[in-house]
Amino acid sequence: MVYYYLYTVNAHNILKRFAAIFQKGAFFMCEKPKFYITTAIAYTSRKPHIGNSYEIVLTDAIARFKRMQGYDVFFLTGTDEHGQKIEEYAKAAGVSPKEYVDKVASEIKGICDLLNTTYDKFIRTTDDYHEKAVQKIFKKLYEQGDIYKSEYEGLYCTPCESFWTESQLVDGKCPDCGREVKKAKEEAYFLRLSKYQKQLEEFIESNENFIYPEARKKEMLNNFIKPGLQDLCVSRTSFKWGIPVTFDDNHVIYVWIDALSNYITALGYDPDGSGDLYKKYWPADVHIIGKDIVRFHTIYWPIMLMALGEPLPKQVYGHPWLLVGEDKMSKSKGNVIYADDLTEIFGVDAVRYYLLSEMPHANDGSITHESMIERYNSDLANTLGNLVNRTIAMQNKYFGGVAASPDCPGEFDESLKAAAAAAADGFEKNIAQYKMSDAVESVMTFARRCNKYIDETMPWALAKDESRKGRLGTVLYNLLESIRILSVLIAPLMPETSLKITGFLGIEPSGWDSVKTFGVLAPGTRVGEATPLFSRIDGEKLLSQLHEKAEKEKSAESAEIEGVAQIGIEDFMKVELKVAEIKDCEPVKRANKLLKLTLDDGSGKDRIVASGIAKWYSPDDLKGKKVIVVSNLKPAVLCKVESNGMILAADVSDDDCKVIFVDGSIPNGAKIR
RNA sequence: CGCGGGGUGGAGCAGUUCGGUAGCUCGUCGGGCUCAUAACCCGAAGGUCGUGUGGUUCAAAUCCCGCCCCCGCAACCA
Repeated sequence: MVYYYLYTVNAHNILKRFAAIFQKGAFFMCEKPKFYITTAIAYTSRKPHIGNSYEIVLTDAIARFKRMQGYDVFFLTGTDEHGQKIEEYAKAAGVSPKEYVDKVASEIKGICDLLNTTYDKFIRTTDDYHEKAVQKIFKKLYEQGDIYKSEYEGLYCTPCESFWTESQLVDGKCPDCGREVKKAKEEAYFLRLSKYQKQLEEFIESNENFIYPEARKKEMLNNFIKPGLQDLCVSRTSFKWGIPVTFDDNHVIYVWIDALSNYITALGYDPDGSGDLYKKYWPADVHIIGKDIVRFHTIYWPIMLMALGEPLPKQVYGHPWLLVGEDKMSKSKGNVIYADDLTEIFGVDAVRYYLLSEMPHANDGSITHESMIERYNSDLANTLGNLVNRTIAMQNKYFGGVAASPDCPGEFDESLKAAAAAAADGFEKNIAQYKMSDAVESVMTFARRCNKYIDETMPWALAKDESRKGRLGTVLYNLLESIRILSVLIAPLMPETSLKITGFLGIEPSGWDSVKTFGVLAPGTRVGEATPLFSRIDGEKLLSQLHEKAEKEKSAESAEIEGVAQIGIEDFMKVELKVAEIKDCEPVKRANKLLKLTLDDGSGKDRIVASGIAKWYSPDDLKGKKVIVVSNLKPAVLCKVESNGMILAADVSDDDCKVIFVDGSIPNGAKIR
């Protein structure tokens, strides 16, 4: 648009068009389009690692970008603080659940702030207004019949006061305490998903981009929706740390209705009349969430909203995970990386940059100190930082810091300008599809083009010839302008660095639209002194330091690892172990981990055992071998095979397992103790 | 026969919609330059694009078919 006006020569037309712009602009000023974006709320069980922090940085970059584009953005994040697990963690820590979540929530908030994220609101599910609104939502759904009271039939462990499903049982017993469970009924409240199934399916089918990326949509439709939705249990009586059901003292509201509602309660949603924020911002333009909770956000949440008669969010983006090397982060592997440790070494912007550039948009990404150092040095220190530094230095050296007027165009200029336009365009297009690493790459491509421009035009050579001063001024102007454009492009990614650059240039930060015109920087602008934006890091030195530190922590930790609780001989004697021969072995249909073993345990009757070792053993490896079987284990059904016992195997590593074979001379059925 | 995604130089990825000289970043090697943070720029080596020397076509990384392998979701690690 802007170009168009510039090229319109007819004065009358110009006036007319300016009038039109003015009106439009005025309209724009008071009715900026809104954009409501959210992250998932983080569970307050423990301090989040860098993989958990990816989401908020991604969301922040999008939010910042949208603001620059002129949207009226509302960016929500927060914490999910209820549930049995937290009740347990608190108990173990010897504090009240509230004290526990207060501590973790403030840690989480601290990390969001550390990473310089610009959320507009941080909701906690223990916030008073949230609890009240959730209670009202629950009541409303109950009163209109979408939530109904029924009986939850299941297996109950009395000491633990917990219900378990068949598949949750461990050895047919309570997975928590290992004691017997019995069939029992408990009353519970259910949300009628079935009633809205058809409506949901139609919504998903007709809203192309609702579930994004595409692969997630297919997973949801094929795995859950099309086979048929079962009504969802939405209350619990087995723990207390939750929002109470107002009209039934025994029940607390289970996670779904509590946590998902945060997206509307944060805006002041109230079934009896919502506040202005809600009216303004709902429905959400996008929920940014991890791929593990796509199901809750694309099935349960839309159905809740349908039942409430509220509009559905426009889009749910399930982002992939960030892994450490090949592995998931875990404390026992000693490979947990925290945001605060990284920012201490690299700085906040570099960490943001790394997260955003390294994460692919559909597959899991991988984070390592090596790749972090590599990207830091290559992209930030060498390409971007050095470009800014050398440009400002030359401007000071040749022109006392004052930008010349670009009135001496030459070769390479057009190519540079085209690259600037391409960068802005690429950035915008990629970010619209949440292809953040591609968006980042289009910026770096431009920075590289700028470095090349310096070599092409050779300012130091121009400086030696007084007659070419005009050309030198233009070349440097073009570079300063390019850097200005870069400062705008990186603003959503690296806000502090962006400000540093505009500071060097001695200008105010420019808006997004300014990247679309080359030549916004005013000639005569006086640049300041530049200091390196990112100092190069000695990779080897840093890695060896980190390695040393990790080793220390690991040994400190392993010293603390508690041993398994001691048991008396009587406990051990409860377990009956026998030698058995594998007579036959075959894979289990529709299960990729299970093998069905037919054992001769000396009893004269075949014993069928299902074992999750298909990954490491084929049937032929096992036939005829003798193993140790736990023979008094309660039967359990796995993938339609009734398993009577388990065979012993050793965990060799995280991803390997060896069955304990015994000497063939030991008779079948021999007891082991 | 559960559903879906993918296999492209040493690493990470683009290209596949709508067939037409295989591209980018990092790494390696060689050269250039000296404004700059031992940085920057140029060049080179390295890929029969998983496989069947399968089908269609003047032409296949791209379309069709078979097979192998990896990943995600689902169901299972007794």
